[in-house]
Amino acid sequence: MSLEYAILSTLFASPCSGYDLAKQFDGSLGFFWQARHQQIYRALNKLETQGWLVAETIPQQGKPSKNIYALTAAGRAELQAWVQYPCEPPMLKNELLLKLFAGELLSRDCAIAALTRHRQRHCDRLTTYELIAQQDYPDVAQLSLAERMKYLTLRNGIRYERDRLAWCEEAIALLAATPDP
Amino acid sequence: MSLEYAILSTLFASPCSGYDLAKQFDGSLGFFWQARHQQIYRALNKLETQGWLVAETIPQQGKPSKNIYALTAAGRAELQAWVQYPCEPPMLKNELLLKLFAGELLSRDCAIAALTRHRQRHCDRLTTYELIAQQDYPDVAQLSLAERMKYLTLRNGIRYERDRLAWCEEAIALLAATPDP
DNA sequence: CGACGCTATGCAACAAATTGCATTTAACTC
DNA sequence: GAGTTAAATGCAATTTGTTGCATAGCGTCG
Repeated sequence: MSLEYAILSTLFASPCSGYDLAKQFDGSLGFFWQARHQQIYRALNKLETQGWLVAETIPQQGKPSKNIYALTAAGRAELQAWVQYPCEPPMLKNELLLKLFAGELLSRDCAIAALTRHRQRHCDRLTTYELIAQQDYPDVAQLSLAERMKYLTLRNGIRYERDRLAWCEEAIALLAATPDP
Repeated sequence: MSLEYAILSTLFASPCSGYDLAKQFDGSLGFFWQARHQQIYRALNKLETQGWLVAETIPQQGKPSKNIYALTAAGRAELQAWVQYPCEPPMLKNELLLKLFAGELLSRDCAIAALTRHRQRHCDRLTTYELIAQQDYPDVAQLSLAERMKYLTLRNGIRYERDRLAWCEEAIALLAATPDP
């Protein structure tokens, strides 16, 4: 369900094509919701059939013509209802934890190598997020309510990556400090 | 794919039935990988066809007979290869963040109510995890390597929930402190 | 006694997501 | 001149996950 609403909410901000949407999902939207273009085009068709958005076909020279989608009143109402509807925090699915849980089959070196890789990924993501925070939100006190909400999604990412980073380091230290049996 | 390996790894620890596996997924395994019984039985059939595990049917009086599954040598080898194979940290999918990102459509009260709910959920989970830590891992220094790896999955959960909790509180505070426009 | 929960399995339908492939034309690079 | 990237769309097949249902006997609680 959420994919549909992610699309509606992006189109609410400004009407655009499936291709543009895909780029949004590659960018900041993708930090907390991912989708590839195949999924997006399929969802757009469904949403159009439901009457929550309308398409306007714009012919272009050279390139294939594009469909610009915009919310209808019904779509807007639907989105409005959805944002207010209570939701639950998601459950995690984490492959690395699954591997650590297997325990007996994993060597110390192998585990530390995997943790180091993860550490690096989180570090990279954190750098990205912090750069965005610096550029887009230099002064939090000046932000409007809606802007603060958007800022909080970024804060979420920053906290999350920092915490993952710290866990990786804690984990590496704990495994490294294990006395040889 | 990971579901299959989660099953293999549980069966590696000790052979059991589909029903028992489902209970594992309801318990601590479920903290980082979820599956319901329908999915588990489907996967078990697939894994048996692939020759990674064998079933032994045990008739029981009163209850339906159960199939006890155990790893084959091939299954064990497969699992061993998998734990060593590098993996990436998962991407988040978070509905609440999607709603905050919609921003303009969400009222302050509504956002704070949602955040408060989330705060409560994370608080509950944290309590559960900390209880398990206390009971099952009273003395970390005494743990073997494999035990430490399992312990780290719990530490991951504890850190995670604490951090989510802190974010919720930070978010509530930031929204509450927004001056009326 | 009847309702419910537990043990134990599984099918069928559906929804969500991934993977692979395919088209068209311009612009750029090697 | 050949190959790649980018814009722009989409189908088909498969995998993964959810929802709903069905069976069947035993124990327990009110």
